[in-house]
Amino acid sequence: MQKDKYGTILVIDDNEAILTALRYCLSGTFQRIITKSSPDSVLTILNQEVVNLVLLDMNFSIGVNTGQDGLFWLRAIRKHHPELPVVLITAYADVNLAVRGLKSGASDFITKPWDNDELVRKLKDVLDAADDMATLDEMETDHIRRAIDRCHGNMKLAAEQLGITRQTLYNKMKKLEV
Amino acid sequence: MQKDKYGTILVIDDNEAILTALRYCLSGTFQRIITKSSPDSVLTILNQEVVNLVLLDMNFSIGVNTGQDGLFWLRAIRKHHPELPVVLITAYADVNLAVRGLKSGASDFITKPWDNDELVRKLKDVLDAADDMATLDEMETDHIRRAIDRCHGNMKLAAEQLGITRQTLYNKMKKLEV
DNA sequence: AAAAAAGTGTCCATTTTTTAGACACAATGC
DNA sequence: GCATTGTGTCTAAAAAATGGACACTTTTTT
Repeated sequence: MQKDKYGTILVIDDNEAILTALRYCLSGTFQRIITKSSPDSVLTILNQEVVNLVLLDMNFSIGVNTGQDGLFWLRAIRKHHPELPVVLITAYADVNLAVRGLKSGASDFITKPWDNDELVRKLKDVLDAADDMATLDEMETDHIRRAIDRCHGNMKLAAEQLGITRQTLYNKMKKLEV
Repeated sequence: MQKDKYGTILVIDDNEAILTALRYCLSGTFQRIITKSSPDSVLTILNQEVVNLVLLDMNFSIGVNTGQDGLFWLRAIRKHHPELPVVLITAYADVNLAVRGLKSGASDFITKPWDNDELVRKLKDVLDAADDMATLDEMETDHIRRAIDRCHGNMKLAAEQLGITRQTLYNKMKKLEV
């Protein structure tokens, strides 16, 4: 199911022209667009405003384009708001950087120049995915299944690693039909 | 803490020379190395053997290098063994492909030609990370925190989405010190 | 600004789940 | 072949979850 409007997006890029272009490109999709040319105040903003998605450029130090800045701020954001999706965007496309970004918790990785339609589609996908909030039981089932798999069927070990008794593990497996 | 030996690795690549090179490169790190030149039988193998890590090439159709084959098999493996780490490796480095691979559940994305030391280090990292099995309570705490964050503090909504009563949510928050 | 709606924090008694410990009986390892 | 480790099931006691209630506060609507 697609939504009409996708809430508030925070866009951070040190290039004003790009901020303008993004604002225009995203205006049809988001109810509210906050743009920032520096990531310094991002944590303050996130504590003051209700933001649903962050679109974060990766390079803010002139002449440096390793993406370290972006990774730093990505991690800072995700540390304080683990559920807030962050999409990275950079002109210096690099497989290694993309891998590190995603492993650090980014929801997607966009390269400049971007295609407007594709960008909007990706952002929508991210927000649609973020909406699926699994129930505690579903989460539990999943985790239990993984634990048993990881222990190659050794129930005692699995229960130990899960921090519950073996009997409780049997109970849950019956109840959750694992 | 580092382990001495890292169990069994399954390596899948259609180039025999690469398999030989990888076998040599990984022999010091893994107790057992299974090599396959085709991914067709991978699910059968995984049901028969205890495998701790899969290193999967992304292109198996001659002349086609979109990585679709790799993504297909990655998804097949992860569908049946969600806890088994899969590392992708490809000669056709492409940011988009890396993103899709990681979003499909790959643990890392290596480009050919690879650096032996770096490859071994990355594979070790993946296995060390896979070893951290969170306890059920830790998992729960995490999920609860996220739910509350996502509901911007609305406890009733958070409890609903978690599939528990509001009182139980309060209980858990007290017990888990959320 | 008043009324309606939604959310909060805390209580209760009842039902359900988890726990530690025990048991006889497979597997597995050396 | 014996020792260790794991399995599945059973208790009784402790702990947690449930639906429902309550007076109160905040938010939304009109």
